[in-house]
Parts: sequence; structure tokens; C-alpha cells
Amino acid sequence: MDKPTLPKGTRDFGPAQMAKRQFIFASIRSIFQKFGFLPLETPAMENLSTLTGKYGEEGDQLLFKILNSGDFLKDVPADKLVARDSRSITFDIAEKGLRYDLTVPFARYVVMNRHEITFPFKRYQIQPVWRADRPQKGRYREFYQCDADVVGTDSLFCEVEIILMIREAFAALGITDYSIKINHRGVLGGLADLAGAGDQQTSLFVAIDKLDKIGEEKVKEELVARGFSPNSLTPVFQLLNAQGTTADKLALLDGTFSQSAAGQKGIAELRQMLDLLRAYGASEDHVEFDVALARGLSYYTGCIFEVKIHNVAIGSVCGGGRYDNLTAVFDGKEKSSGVGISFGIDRIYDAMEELQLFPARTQISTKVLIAHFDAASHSYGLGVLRALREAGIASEIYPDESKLKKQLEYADRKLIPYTIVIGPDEVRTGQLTLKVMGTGEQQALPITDIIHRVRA
RNA sequence: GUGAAUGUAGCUCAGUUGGUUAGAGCAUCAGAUUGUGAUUCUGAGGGUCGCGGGUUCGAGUCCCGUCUUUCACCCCA
Repeated sequence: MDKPTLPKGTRDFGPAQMAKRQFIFASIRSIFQKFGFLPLETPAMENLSTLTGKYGEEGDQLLFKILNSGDFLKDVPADKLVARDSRSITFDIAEKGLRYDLTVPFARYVVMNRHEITFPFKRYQIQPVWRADRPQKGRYREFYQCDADVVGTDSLFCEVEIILMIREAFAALGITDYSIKINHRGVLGGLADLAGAGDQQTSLFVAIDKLDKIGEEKVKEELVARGFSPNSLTPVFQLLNAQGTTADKLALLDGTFSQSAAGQKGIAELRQMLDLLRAYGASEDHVEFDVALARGLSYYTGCIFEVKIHNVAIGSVCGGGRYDNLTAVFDGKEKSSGVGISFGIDRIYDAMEELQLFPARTQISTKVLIAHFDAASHSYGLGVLRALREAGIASEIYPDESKLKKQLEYADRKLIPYTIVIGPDEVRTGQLTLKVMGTGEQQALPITDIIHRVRA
């Protein structure tokens, strides 16, 4: 029999990794709750029709499809089978798919439950998503997203709260060196107007988004190859290269975008957002206005966010933005504005591991192990175990009768900080041997004293 | 989807122009120690060299295919 393996791009998480992952989940969850977001879970699989067409053509290719049960070839037209065109029979043999992100299922949920939902609706969702991408560093086929979205309000204070939550989360995780890049689709629209991009807007955005990665010259080359004239790009790069504070940059854009309605709207909203941040009493720490930031082009319409941790070779660890018409794809009459953020915890984990930011002691589960010599001391130990647990102390007894060496080794490996050794002497006197594994120090104490000591 | 690298013990890796029975460190197990882990000493077990085919008297080593992992592109968390 072949050795078992995992599907490409998936991972097991052992106890040591789970301790760290749960630390991240718990930190982020408590912040979402503090900001008034309510939990939601949706199924791992959705109808394929719910997922397709929401992520662009490339996104559709990255969807995992689920083969129909039973005789799945039964209803496939014969000519399609003869043609052997896999793509054309996909929808005949697969009517379900695994979710690709949490935002689209959320939009589906909102449309289906709009009469029960109190708007503005703030929900958070922490679940895995699947993408049939080629795996590489920081990219997996199964990974978790931690999303918080607000739907049903245009208030820019939602954007402010996103910034506040990101900062709180990173502070809780001990990540200090990072930047929250912000931009606005309107600003991008202004750049497109400036360059006379016409229907080539997307090409322009995709290219300038790579600016910090491949540099100005390569971006220009790419754009010229796509039909942009070098002259039209000059004013665009003047703006992209602007230095100074966020206010300085906004002032510069304000002058340049005088003829662009989109650009003016972007500037106004970014300014208002910063005003609200100030009114809340918060700083602009970590916030960086980046005119070149372009992302989530298929549905973001307002502010856009991306978080990068410095000094690690890992892509963005958070992304988000505002979408004016997400629910519209499920119901044309419904136009609910939403804004949200997604934490990519697998990447945050990788970054924290690389930066050695995890607290050393995340793994401890059991606090006390009871070790014993024979059937009589094991039996006596059961009463001690009950007393410990009733006192709320995480504890366990070594299940088998075996050498003390083996029992202490078990405690050592499990990073259990205390052991209680019980033999004939302890059973007779009631004075139990408490051993502190870290120092090797041990002393004879009655169980009540041990409980007091271990709790402290 | 495009391009490139990688794969030898549980883990990290050696392995000579292709030449006897494929090695090391760590880990595991046992003993030194029948009331004491993490440190010490002694010993033992563990490999179809990713898989399939080819070249050769002979392949861990060369060639082809395939899978895995990794890196870059595309895109993204």
C-alpha cells in the first residue's frame, strides 16, 4: 500500500501549530466582537452558479468544482462527450463548488435573508476557503480567511473602524512593523482619466500595482506595450512618485484631478475618512496612502486596503475595501453598499513564525500530571485527580502502570509544568511529592497545599 | 495555465568519471539507574535511494516520463 499523502496545497496542523493558530483566531475574533460584529458561518460548498462570474475569468478557473453524485454523465449531451471538451461539460457534471472567499457567500446570505437582517449588518466570519491555484510560498489551496464586513451603510466611519481593527489585531499579535496601505478607486479613476485610458483602465491598474515590485521602468514598458503613449504616462508617474504626508499627496491630487469627477470623489472620501479617524481620537500610525495600490478590481468601488508586514517575504496579509453593488449580482434591484476586511491568517502565521513573534508558552494544555508506581497508588491518584479538576486545574493521570522514568518523560515532552509523584509512602502519609519540572525542585505537600501552590 | 529547480532513514543532509553490503548528525527504542524527565555513557532497530520505464556487464549517480515539494510569472490572503 502506498504511503498516504495530502492533496497538493493542503496541510495538517498538529497540536503545536494549532496552539499558535488558535492564538491568532482568538485575538482577531475578540476584536471583531468588540467592534460589534456578529458571527456567521456558511457552507463549505455553494451552488456553482453562486460562485461563477464573481471573480473574473481567472477566478472561475481557480474554483474547485464538486462532481455530481450518482450517474453524473447521464444528462450530458452526447455531442459534448464526443467532443471531449472538458470546459463545456463542467456545468453538466458539477453543480456545486467549494467557496473561493467569504465575501460572495456573505452577499448571497444577505440577499436570501434581507427581511430578517437588521441593517446596517455587521458580521464576521472565520472559515476556510479553497482555490485551485498553484501553491507556493504563502499560497495554499486551502486557507482560512477572517472577514469582517458591514453592509447597508455608506458611512466612511466603517472604513475607519477597519483601520482601527487592523491596528488592534496586530498589536494583540505583537506585530509592530507593518503598513496599512489605503487608496480609493476614485483616485485610480482619476489616474485613468489623466492617462486617457478609456477601456484600458484595468490594464493600467494592474500594471501600476506592481510598481514597488518591478519598478517604474518595467511598469512603463508594460503600459507602452499595451498601447499607452509615453506622454500620457508622464503626469501619472508624477503623482505616483509624489512624496510627503497623506495630506500633501491629497493636495497634489486635488489640483491635478480638477477635471475628473471620479478623482474628486476619491479625494473627498479619503479626506473625510481621515477626519473621522481624527475625531475618534486616533492617530494615523501605520496608515499609508498609496496611489499605486490597486486590488480586487472585480468588485471594489470605494476605498481599498492592503496590509503588508515589513521584512518578511510574504504577500499581503490583509485585504479589503468598499463595494457598492455586491448584492446586485444576486438581485439587480438590491444595491447594498458594503465594506469589509479579510485577514489571511495562514500568511500572518508564516510571517509571525519568520519574525519569531509567537509567545514561547502557547502549547501548555495540562498543568499537572499524576505519576504513580503501582495499582494502589494509581487508584489513590484518581482521587487526587478529581480534587485537582474540581479546583479547575487542567490535569491528567498517566494511564498505564510503567516506570517513573517513562511517566516523567511524558510530562517533559508535553511541557507539563508540574508532576505529582505517588508511591506507597505518599499513599500512607497523604504527603504527596510535587515536582516542578522546570527546576527539578520537589517537596512533600498535602493535596490542599498543592492545589494552592499550582493555582498561584 | 506558463517557465525553472528539487526528491537518499522519522527529520536535516553526505554519497567521488557509473563499480563490493548506501553513510552521518539529530530523533526513536533498550540498557547503565527496580522512586525521578530535560544533561552523560553504551548498544540496537530503521532505506524498494519518490514512482514507472530506458541505457549499461553494473544505476542512488546518466536519459525519458510521471508525481511531490519549492521558486518565479499570472493572480491573490
